[in-house]
Amino acid sequence: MINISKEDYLSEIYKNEDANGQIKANLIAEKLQISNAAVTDMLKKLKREGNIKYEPYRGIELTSRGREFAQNMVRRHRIWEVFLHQIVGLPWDKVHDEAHHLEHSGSDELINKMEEMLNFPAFDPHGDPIPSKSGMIPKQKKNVALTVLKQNQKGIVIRVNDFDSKFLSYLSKIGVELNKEIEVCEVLNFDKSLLVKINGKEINLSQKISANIFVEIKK
Amino acid sequence: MINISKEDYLSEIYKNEDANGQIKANLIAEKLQISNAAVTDMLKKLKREGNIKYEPYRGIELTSRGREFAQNMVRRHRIWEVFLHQIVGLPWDKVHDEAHHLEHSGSDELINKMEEMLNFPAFDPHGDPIPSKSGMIPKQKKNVALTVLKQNQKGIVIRVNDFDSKFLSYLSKIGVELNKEIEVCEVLNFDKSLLVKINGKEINLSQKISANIFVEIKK
DNA sequence: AAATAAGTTTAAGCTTGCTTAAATTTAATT
DNA sequence: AATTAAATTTAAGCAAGCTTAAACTTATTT
Repeated sequence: MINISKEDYLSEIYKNEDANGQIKANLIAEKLQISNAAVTDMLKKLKREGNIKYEPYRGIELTSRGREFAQNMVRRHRIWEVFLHQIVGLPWDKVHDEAHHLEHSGSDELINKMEEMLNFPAFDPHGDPIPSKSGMIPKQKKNVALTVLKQNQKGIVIRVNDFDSKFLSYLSKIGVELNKEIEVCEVLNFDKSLLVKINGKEINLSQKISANIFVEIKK
Repeated sequence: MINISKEDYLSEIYKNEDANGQIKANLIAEKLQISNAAVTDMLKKLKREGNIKYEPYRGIELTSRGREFAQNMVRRHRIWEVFLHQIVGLPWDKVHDEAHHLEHSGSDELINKMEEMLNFPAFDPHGDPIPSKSGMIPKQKKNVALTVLKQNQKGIVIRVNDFDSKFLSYLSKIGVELNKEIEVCEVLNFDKSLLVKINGKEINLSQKISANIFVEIKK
């Protein structure tokens, strides 16, 4: 019934739905790197099976059944991430890709056992919340992209986007990690890049980099 | 090129080849629970890709390339088993099924890291040898099926077959585990069952059970 | 050696998940 | 409101991995 492919569709919908819980077919296609036509095909199947609400040319949204399923996939992914990071000792920038494969294998019982072993972590190594077995989602601290900060403001890293391992390994290299303090020394209007201080060292971050780092603004 | 399906075919061939390194197509079909016709199809592909030697109606055998690949799959499976058992604390009878799914995910680097963490185990929780990264296979102690023992002989459990989780959980329940001593008290000719002593307790084992337990005969 | 049985392959067809190209619908712009 | 652009769907087709049924080879038995 549900297979790897559908698991990917459903979690991608879940992760990319907008504020109203809606998502465009195009976006799914882009995220999954497949054609729009393939997405249309699959949407019909997902609808038929009661996982999404969907009318041709109209918006797409998860049913409660689909949401529950997708959320469990995200949960599985993130528990694998924490496990690989903390228990196996895999570096920050490697866990996402490994977890992306592992999330489709291993029973829910295994996931629960790992979660218990990890003492029920609330966030994964990139700061994303881990839904509980019962479907509760830990509340994150209020945070904004680093680009939002003005000169001389300081922030604590709450979350980073995890879709590119090169990006993550670069962050590791320059010392960015969760809960680390970053101070914005200067905003360069020329290219919107930032001169920031991390671990006492000044570094220039491109706009693209800083847009993917989320911090709690320090008063 | 290689996918889950082919991974299953190759490791099944590897695990079931006979003394001459040959295997029958029928046996593959039976082990994978698919039709003979499907096997023929796949054999052609595996041949085309240089993983097996195969001529229609003739025997099937792994090429060195196919063997290397298959052996690595077995390695992956068994390292997952040890890991799940020792690190995650999964019981004996659960690790095989979980590992069967996990063996297809996770990079070789992850497997190597887990192996290192486990201090390079030589055998999996059922006593099967774990091929090393370089392809060496640990030598097992000489062993025979429990059915081979005569009255009053004792054996040390070296290996058990792992294809049925019910069988394994039954073994756990009656106290059979690796390195455990089993004494044959009586051989019942009526049904070839054995009356054995484990942990000081006498238990009757059917022929089918004892044929799947392998022991080193104690002098 | 012929007949039978066992094992294997071929043939035809199905489903899944994808593709490209064309058609259609909806949204945005003038 | 008509036109254009963007998004989506339909249509036709492909590869993979399976199915059943029929045909064929090889091995075994008489």
